[in-house]
Amino acid sequence: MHIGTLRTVMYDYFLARQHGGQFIVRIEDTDQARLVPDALEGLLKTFVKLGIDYDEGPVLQTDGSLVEKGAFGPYIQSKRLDVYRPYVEQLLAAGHAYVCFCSKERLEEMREAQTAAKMTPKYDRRCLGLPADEVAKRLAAGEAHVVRMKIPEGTVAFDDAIRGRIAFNLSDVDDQIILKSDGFASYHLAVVVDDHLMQISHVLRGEEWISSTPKQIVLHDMLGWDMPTYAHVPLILNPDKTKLSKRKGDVSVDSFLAKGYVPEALINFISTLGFNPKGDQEIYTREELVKLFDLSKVHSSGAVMNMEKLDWMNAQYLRAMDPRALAERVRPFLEADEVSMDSERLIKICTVEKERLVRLTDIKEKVGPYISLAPYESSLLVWKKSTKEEAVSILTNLIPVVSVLDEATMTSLALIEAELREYIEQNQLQNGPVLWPLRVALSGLAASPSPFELLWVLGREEAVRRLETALGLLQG
RNA sequence: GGCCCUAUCGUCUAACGGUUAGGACACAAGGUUCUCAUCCUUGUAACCGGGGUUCGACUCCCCGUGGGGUCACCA
Repeated sequence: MHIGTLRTVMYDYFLARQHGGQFIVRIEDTDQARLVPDALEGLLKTFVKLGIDYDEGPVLQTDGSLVEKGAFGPYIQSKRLDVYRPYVEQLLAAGHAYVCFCSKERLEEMREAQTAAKMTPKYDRRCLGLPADEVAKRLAAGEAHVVRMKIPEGTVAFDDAIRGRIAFNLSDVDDQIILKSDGFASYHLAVVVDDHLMQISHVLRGEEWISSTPKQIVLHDMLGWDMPTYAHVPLILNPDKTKLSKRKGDVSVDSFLAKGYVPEALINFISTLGFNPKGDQEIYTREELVKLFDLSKVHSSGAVMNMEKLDWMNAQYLRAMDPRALAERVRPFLEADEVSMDSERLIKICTVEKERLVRLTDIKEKVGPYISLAPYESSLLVWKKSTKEEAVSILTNLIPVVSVLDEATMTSLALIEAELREYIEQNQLQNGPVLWPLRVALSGLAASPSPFELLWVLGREEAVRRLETALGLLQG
């Protein structure tokens, strides 16, 4: 699923949930040449990963099989060929469509000539005037053909729920193919038929579809059907303002999830790109968005994806998360790196490190120092305003203090901190000269959580070991 | 090129005729602090141009200009 598709999906979802309507997943796979193996499964899995439920459409079972729910199926267009055929016949019989035998080569040449002549490429209707008996004969002979809709003269217009009225002159519209030579309906016919049959009230889609809307309006007219409400959402842009594309970075929802963005943040971020419910609020729950969503407030101009802001938002969500829940989210990323860790310890690490995480994947580098102490320079142990001698003396005195911290104290971050601060006070010491070497001894790092937190996570025995290591290093 | 969409800080946005043009990200400077992160304070930074309409335009209209989309037996 493309990140832009996710936004459209969320808007569909918000709208449907807000109005008590049905949110439908329909698979538009009428191009056999572009079928990607397992694409459908991947798409449906993404819905599951994001926790987006829909009311009708194909559902992936845990055993990998596909089941459809809803009364208007099948919801996969490649399974609906028989549904479309009668409408093609109807359009043909009414003179709203015609059979075309032109080869792809001829069409290609025609287009090149038109382009060279600075004309807008458009089918020249060579097959429109073909006598009925000739058409019948060639059809009977099994000649390859397509069916085109005969675009009438005049103008059409529709009221876009986001942009207002948009009008087109039909002289600019091509005689669109509605039935391809392989017998599959084209997208244009399929959506019009399906939207009608499936009783679709609202169609939200990307802005790039605006220019194909007149074809669908004409089709609705020809079939005598009412149009659904169309809303064309703005494009999501690359930093250079062009349509967000795969070529300029990975844009699939799955890749964002794999990078450690959580669904809540991704949805919050993408939903408020081109849509702003309140103006000054940044973080919205899904429930809030369902309540506040308003199609008329969706922007009509494209928006660049601000990745720094996504990072910030993701960090906000991670920070707000319960450490226990965070630990569960983070675990798969550790397991992918074959790092195993007991739950209790991981929860503690999440507690002390979560404000340093931007993405879930950041846990990988955070966990290391707790598992094993990396080598470090002894000079690191000396606080900037202190001396090596003082560090030695502080650590020497600290070891027995840490060694006798009792079990009850060790279970509580607050108690550990209170105990150590009391020690500093009673011995009339300063924070810096004590806490710095303690912290470096425990982490081996110039930057890390506080010594109290490290102590809490590491436990007394490991802490004492590391203090002794530090002392050994200094006395080296 | 034709057609269509579009235009507020670098980016995402608020404003729906009257504001010192607000917020967020990013950036910068302080503060808190044993370090980092968090957190707090402050700062730099925008109405594309020109005409109208109006007592008054970021807001409405028109024309430019810029940007984008689309012109397939792809969706």
